[in-house]
Amino acid sequence: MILELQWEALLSRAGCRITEPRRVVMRVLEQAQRPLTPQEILERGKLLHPNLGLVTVYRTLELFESLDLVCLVHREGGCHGYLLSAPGHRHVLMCDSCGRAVEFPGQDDLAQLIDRVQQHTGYAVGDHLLQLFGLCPECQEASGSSVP
Amino acid sequence: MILELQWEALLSRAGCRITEPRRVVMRVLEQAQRPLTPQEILERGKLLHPNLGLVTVYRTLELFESLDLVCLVHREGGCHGYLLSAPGHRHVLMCDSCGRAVEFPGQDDLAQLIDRVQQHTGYAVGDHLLQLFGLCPECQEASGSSVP
DNA sequence: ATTACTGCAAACGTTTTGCAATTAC
DNA sequence: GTAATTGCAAAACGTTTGCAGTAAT
Repeated sequence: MILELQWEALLSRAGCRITEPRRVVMRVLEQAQRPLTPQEILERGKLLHPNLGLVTVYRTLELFESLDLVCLVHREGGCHGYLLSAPGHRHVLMCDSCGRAVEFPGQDDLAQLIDRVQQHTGYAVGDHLLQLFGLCPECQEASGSSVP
Repeated sequence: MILELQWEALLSRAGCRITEPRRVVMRVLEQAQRPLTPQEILERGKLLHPNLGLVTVYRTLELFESLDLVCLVHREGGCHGYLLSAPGHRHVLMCDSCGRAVEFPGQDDLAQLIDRVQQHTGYAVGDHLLQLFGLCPECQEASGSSVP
């Protein structure tokens, strides 16, 4: 609820309009809780708003990303998806099995590592990209009982 | 030199042939020392081997990646490139200004962080993707003297 | 001589652009 | 009423596939 108000206020403040397609994309991302490709967002969005267009999905994601409402998740394979993101929490932990993703802070631990790397390499580290992959609690149970 | 012998031996052992296009792609990556897109590799490679084809670049990169000779570097923007990689060292530190990239190990520091995240979330973390971005020593000097 | 490899052309999927109609403000 | 936004069609882009010719072993 709080989130719903927040993003609408953010858009308004940025001089953007609250439209049905934007509401639909936001609702799809809220319900998914895992990274979705623009195609996937379109498919799910069409169920709520049948004449939603793919171009609008792309433009909405671009807008949401510029407002930090959404973040891009990378995989080794190169495929990537968009995930709803609480601002400030920039690291993603994603389940390899069901795709569910959660975010975690972890600034402090990383600061240590970054310090060490800076000393060893002479680089001045600014930004970083950290994403973890594994099994969520539900999928651990599932694989534990069905595939022992 | 040692690297040169190493990759040729690796290919032979895998039942692959040492061909001119593959030598060219390897030389281009060696000389670049920063992530290059397939297009960029083609352009530079054509200078050494004019009738090099883009398809061959893709297939060569696919092969090199499967042998861990090369790794894929992601950027927030979504663009990505291929970087020559010493096997085992899986983390990339790339200069925002000149693009030069180095690799660093950092397994221990990360293990601590991963432990903490596992306890907090209940996820069983397997793989991870960590990439740092900043300024290399040369670009720090350059920006320090020209743009104070 | 055998068979992996190359390069072209063409297919393919994803992302971007131009524009007239629509809709939020 | 005004201006941002939408959705379509089409263009642009990056990547993959099929296949006949070439080259490494």
